[in-house]
Amino acid sequence: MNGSFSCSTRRVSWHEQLLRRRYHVCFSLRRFILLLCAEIRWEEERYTDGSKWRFLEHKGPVFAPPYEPLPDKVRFCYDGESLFAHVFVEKFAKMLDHEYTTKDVFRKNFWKDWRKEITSEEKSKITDLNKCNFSEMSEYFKLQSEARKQMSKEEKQKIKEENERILQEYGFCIMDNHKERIGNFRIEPPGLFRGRGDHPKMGMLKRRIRPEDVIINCSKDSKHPKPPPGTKWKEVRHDNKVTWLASWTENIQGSIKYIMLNPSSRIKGEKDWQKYETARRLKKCVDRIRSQYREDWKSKEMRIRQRAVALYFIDKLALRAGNEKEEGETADTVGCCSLRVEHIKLYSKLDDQEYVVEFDFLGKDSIRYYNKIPVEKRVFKNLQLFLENKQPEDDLFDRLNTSILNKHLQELMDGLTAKVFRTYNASITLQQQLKELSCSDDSIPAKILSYNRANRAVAILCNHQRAPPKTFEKSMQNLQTKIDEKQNQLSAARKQLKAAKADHKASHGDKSKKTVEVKRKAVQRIEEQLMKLQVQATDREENKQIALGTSKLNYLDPRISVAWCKKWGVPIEKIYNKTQREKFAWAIDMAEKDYEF
DNA sequence: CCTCAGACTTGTAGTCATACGT
DNA sequence: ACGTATGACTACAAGTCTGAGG
Repeated sequence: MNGSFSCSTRRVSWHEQLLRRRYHVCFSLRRFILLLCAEIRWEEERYTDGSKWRFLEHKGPVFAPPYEPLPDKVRFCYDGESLFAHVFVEKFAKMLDHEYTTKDVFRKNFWKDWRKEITSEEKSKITDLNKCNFSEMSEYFKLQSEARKQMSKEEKQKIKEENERILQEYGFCIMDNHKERIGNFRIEPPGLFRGRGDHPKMGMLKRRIRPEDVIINCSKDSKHPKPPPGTKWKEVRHDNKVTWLASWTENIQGSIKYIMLNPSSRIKGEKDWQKYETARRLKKCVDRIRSQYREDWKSKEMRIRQRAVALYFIDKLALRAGNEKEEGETADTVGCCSLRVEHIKLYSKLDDQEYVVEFDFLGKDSIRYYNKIPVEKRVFKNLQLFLENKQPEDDLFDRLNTSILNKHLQELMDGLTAKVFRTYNASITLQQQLKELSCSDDSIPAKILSYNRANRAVAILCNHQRAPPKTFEKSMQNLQTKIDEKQNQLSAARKQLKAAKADHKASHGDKSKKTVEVKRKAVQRIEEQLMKLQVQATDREENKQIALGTSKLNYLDPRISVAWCKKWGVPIEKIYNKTQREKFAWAIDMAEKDYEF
């Protein structure tokens, strides 16, 4: 382990590692070719055997604090009778303010699971959720949260210190000579599953995860994490083909949850870099692929036509692939390959446009995708063909799924999958927009506005929406008030300047000259402030229903942004906050001002 | 082939902490 | 110094994609 882990030392050594690794790969590549005369794919990987690390040591996860029963007097009412609560009742009571506790599915699932938890005596007594009154508990929780807000500085400080201590102890691991931050070292506490959209499992009980449920992954020669006293791990394994430190199976979907490293870690950063490199390779052959799928629209084979139209949508509209999902297990959402007849409408003429397709479906996280776009005639005719003799609930692309599509893509370019198109189109859009919008005469705030607009174009393309913030209208109003005030200030300042000038004209004194200068500066300052506020207002208004974060974090090659900052003299802090700078440290190190995606 | 577990990325909402104006 | 609005950060759900195994 190196002695120092300060940010800059780490970054430099990482960069060095990148360089060394290239050499290493080239070397082993040559050796492999000599030995095997085999076709080896050149990969940006640290180890050629697919292993992800050599040494991994950590302290294991932090478990949810044990359940502490409420004071005896805090109970819930059943049909007039006062009863003691349990963990899940508590959770239910805490959610009372949310709309979903009124939903049938939520209540039904909660009721079913809750009854499994209670004693037979309680079971015979409590027979109807609607007769339960949790309001007393709910009140108690509200009081508690008030009390927490009112805590003294010392108490708050103490909690903060304790959190920091836990972070220092459990929040880091050592992977191959580097101390790395762990992403989520705390195990999720028990609670009620919510899920998004119309989830059939909402309200079910998420059980507590115990050490006996947890698999630990670390290297053999490391100091193994200790389970809490009196407990055992489910298993300790030493699998260096994976990157996770601990895992367990969650009880709602039966899926596996992992503890992995923070995005600032080498292992995540490298993967991220690789992702953008793949997207850049797509850039080189996207024209070929596009003309290929346009050819395929004419194919005699239905499956090829479907594949080609689907790919066109993925490319043009940045749709997700759309894997099949198990019915009834999750909310009914779709992506490109899983689109159904009911999700599109065709208009040979709409307003003044020809061949318009209207999309209306729920995508990931049950976010609605709604879009009307004119398509080429051939696509339109194909879609009409795909719709023939089908019911609304039938698959639009009945001869296609993601694995067929991805297999095809793999043949077109090594490492190409459906999601690469999203990355590619997002990044190339940002680069294009930045070129178009940036203007050297602009002030820094105006440049940042341009950046945000470019970012926004991408977010719109990727359909990254958000619910308008609850306080949106009010905060807009506040900002407008500020702008008005500033404007008044400005005219006042201008008047003063004018007066000072007149004064100076009359007296020609040194003192009056100074006053003019002072007043001129004041006007300038206020003008600047006003401009800043106006830019802020524009930015906020345009951003009302758009979430920039996801694209910034997952789709935009950070080197584009870094290069843009360098080119236009915008400090990187204006674009990326601290966490983002840590995540994109590799790009901040690598990209020069002439970087091209 | 097909299915499904597994691993890893992407996504929004909500909570928390802090900067800001009063 | 205080309270609130805002951005940072966390939580954890929900996707994508691969590859093992029948």
